[in-house]
Amino acid sequence: GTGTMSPPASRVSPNRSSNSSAASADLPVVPKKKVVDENGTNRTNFTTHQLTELEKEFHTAKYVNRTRRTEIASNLKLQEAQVKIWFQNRRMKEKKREKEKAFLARNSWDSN
Amino acid sequence: VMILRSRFLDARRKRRNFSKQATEVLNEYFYGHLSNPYPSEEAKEDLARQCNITVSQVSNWFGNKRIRYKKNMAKAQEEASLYAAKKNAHVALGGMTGNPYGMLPGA
DNA sequence: ACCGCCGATCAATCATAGCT
DNA sequence: CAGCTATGATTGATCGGCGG
Repeated sequence: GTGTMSPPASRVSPNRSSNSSAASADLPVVPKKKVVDENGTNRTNFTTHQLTELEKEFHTAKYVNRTRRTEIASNLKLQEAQVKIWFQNRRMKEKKREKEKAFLARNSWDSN
Repeated sequence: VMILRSRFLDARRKRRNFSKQATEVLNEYFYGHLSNPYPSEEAKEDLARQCNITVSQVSNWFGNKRIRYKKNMAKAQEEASLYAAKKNAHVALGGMTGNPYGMLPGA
């Protein structure tokens, strides 16, 4: 058999099937994330400076206007899209931590 | 280079492998839902409780597992069979085996 | 029709844990 | 102890859906 692992149910379509049987071969591989081209290296490595500045901005404001975004991108020599994505990921990161704390707290209740 | 890196590296430094039992629970879920190894938020919370780890850790585990499963499908498939068989035996016998499968024989 | 955001995930990588 | 592999965590970027 070959791998299966269809994409997340939430991403493929409202179609959810409780397939619990073990390895059953099917699904001809989905287009998944594209690795762009060339060497397959599309992940930018931000410099320490860029990250420092970005975080500084984040502390000032969790959200950036299109104008501010343009400025930041220009100053840090990044694409506006990258700045946009960075802020998005940053917000998610923060939210994730809060959620985790809440869950841990809730877990404590059960124990006590 | 190393010096520059150490400044923004955090939790990644001290990491502890999950207990065998936790890994067992996660693997059972993964291979038990191989066709769609994407636990819902609720399932993740449940798994997290059972494994005594955080929801994020459950997400990390599944993310890593999915990717690595695909990268080594040949090998991972053995695991799939292993767990599939285990599951069947489990259901058939209706009892725990307490089998100490540690890491795969790699064979 | 377009854009930004959210939530989840991917994919590559880092750094360490743990076995050989 | 050194070397190598297994594994948990991080993160820039993508996908699909939603709302303005």
